[in-house]
Amino acid sequence: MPEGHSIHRLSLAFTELLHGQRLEVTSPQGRFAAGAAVLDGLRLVDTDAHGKHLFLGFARDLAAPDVHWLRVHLGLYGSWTFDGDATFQAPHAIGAPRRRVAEEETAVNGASAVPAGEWQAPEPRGAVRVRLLAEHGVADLTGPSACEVITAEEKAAVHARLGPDPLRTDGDVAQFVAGVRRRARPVGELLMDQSVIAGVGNIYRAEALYRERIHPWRLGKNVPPARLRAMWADLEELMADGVATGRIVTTEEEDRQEEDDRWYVYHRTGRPCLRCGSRVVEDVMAGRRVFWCPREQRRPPAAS
DNA sequence: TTTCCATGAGAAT
DNA sequence: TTCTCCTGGAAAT
Repeated sequence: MPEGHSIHRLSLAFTELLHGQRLEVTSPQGRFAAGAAVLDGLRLVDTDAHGKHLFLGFARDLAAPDVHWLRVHLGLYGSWTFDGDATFQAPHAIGAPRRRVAEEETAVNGASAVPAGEWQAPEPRGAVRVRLLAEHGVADLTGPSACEVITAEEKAAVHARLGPDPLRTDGDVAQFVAGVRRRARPVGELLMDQSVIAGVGNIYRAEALYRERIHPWRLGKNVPPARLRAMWADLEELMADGVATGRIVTTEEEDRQEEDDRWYVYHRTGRPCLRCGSRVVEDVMAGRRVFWCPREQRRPPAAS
């Protein structure tokens, strides 16, 4: 469920909390026992994020040439949960939007008041695929759709098949525009294609289309390049805000009628559009629900 | 207690 | 296009 902003936020969190530290790597659940054995006792020497993929680099020391990369994709349900002593300042949990946990990211975790030296790692909660244990804290991973140890070459191959990421400094808007314009597929479908644009998920998809007034079924090749460039710039801002806050908020303040009006159309079927009052509608596109305002986002003429 | 559903994506048909 | 996998909270029974 987490979209790209959560992954970049995680990347930052791992850097801040664990960079350079030697980690005890285990798989309490057992399903990652072999991979954990490879990483156990190494140091976290690098972190990276591209789209919804998180990469944690492990090596003997910071200068070691051979880095083992842990690639994690949270899929629909994965999440990381942190715990630690007073020196281990981390969001309580990041990942899947458990209503209480990830979305609000309650500032301080329960153990953060524990003085350094008195903290002990809690028992793993649920099916923990990987536990990264350091002196002052722990990170537990549950429910990932991908969790594997790969080489630098294999990591490069992952980057190669992913499209530009609005949150990365190497994100290339021209590549995004070309990727959409090249295809005779609905633009709403292309926004979910990680080879076209990496990191966008169902919420950012629906909201970006709304904010740019584009009907989800409009064909990519028929969306003017200027509109796509504007959408990219919009996503850069929206997603950066998501990284900073840990929440997806796409509504402008003047459009919020209630405190929790975070989105314009996502999961608002049947409710009035915050700008025009029309009822928001939904349909299924490539197996995922897609939402839009039938007035703000006009269905294009046939075959466009 | 069971079923449903979710901010995903790869494989199978 | 449909199936499948991973988890856990909410909704339905």
